[in-house]
Amino acid sequence: MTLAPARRDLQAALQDRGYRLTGPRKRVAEAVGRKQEDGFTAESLCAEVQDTGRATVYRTLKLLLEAGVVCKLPMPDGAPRYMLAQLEHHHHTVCVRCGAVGEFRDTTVERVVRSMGKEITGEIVGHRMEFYIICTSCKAARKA
Amino acid sequence: MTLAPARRDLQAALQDRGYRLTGPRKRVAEAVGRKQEDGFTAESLCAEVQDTGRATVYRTLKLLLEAGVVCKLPMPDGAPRYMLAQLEHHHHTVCVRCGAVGEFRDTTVERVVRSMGKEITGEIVGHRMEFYIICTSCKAARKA
DNA sequence: GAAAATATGAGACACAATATCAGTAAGTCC
DNA sequence: GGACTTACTGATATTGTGTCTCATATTTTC
Ligand SMILES: [Zn+2]
Ligand SMILES: [Zn+2]
Ligand SMILES: [Zn+2]
Ligand SMILES: [Zn+2]
Repeated sequence: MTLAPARRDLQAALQDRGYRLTGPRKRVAEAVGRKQEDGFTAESLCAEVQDTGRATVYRTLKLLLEAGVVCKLPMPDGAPRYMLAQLEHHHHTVCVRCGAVGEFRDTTVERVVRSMGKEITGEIVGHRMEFYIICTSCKAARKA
Repeated sequence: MTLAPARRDLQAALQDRGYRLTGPRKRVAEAVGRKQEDGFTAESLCAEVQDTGRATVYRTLKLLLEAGVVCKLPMPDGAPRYMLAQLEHHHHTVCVRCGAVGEFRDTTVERVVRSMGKEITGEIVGHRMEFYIICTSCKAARKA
């Protein structure tokens, strides 16, 4: 196993859930695996993966999302960005200019979640927290 | 001023920002004001406000959003929900079944934001935190 | 009231994403 | 391998949310 633990085998993730490991799915998974650092949009993925229908790309992306190996970030404006998940449970920073995505874990956030659980009427089934930022390279580019 | 402090005058909010207070905008603002408790979708608002074009409803909604008197919540699946803002700065709970929206304030969340500001490279321009819940009425309905 | 600025709305458009469904490819059992 | 069952694929149509256009209408200012 030469792969870093954070970069799980996307293909295996599909197989483990009882999905067939087909050619198109392999191609999508490979393309996602290549985008390790940056986030990407579903459409950019469609453009990148050759010989594969748009519907299949979207469907595979959804499977990977369910399997927890990619994350989906709603953007305040425009298409959501996807990203290969690196950490088990985490939250995100997104640059509102270039879409670069970062992950972080913060125990304080999870503490908030637990304490809110007592105050909120109803059952908490999920939570999300995002920081919208202007990343350093975008900031530098803006000055020029 | 018989209005509750949390329920700001939507019309005044538009006027304060230098926008003309026109008939269509009044109608949209009124309709939004009526939806105090629940969230709503942009399309449902279009259907509700008579004698007003869809484009104008969307435009007015955007103005109210900029003015900070309504909030927009991306849903994990489907159309974003809008809601009349009650608190100055706040976060949301959303029922994933019926879409009911609640607001809450938590100083801990804001403390997280400040502490993350030091750790994150780049300028934080916004943040969001949401709890996805199954509300008590949906839970009760499910048992039946 | 005339002129300038702004707002409106019908309809076209853009875009993301899903639904349809005939055709194809995997897995299964013999 | 061959017959069968089940799952997957992808071209296309459709939906849904939101924006753009631009001719017309309304406000505001003078
Ligand atoms: Zn992530
Ligand atoms: Zn968390
Ligand atoms: Zn709100
Ligand atoms: Zn509910």
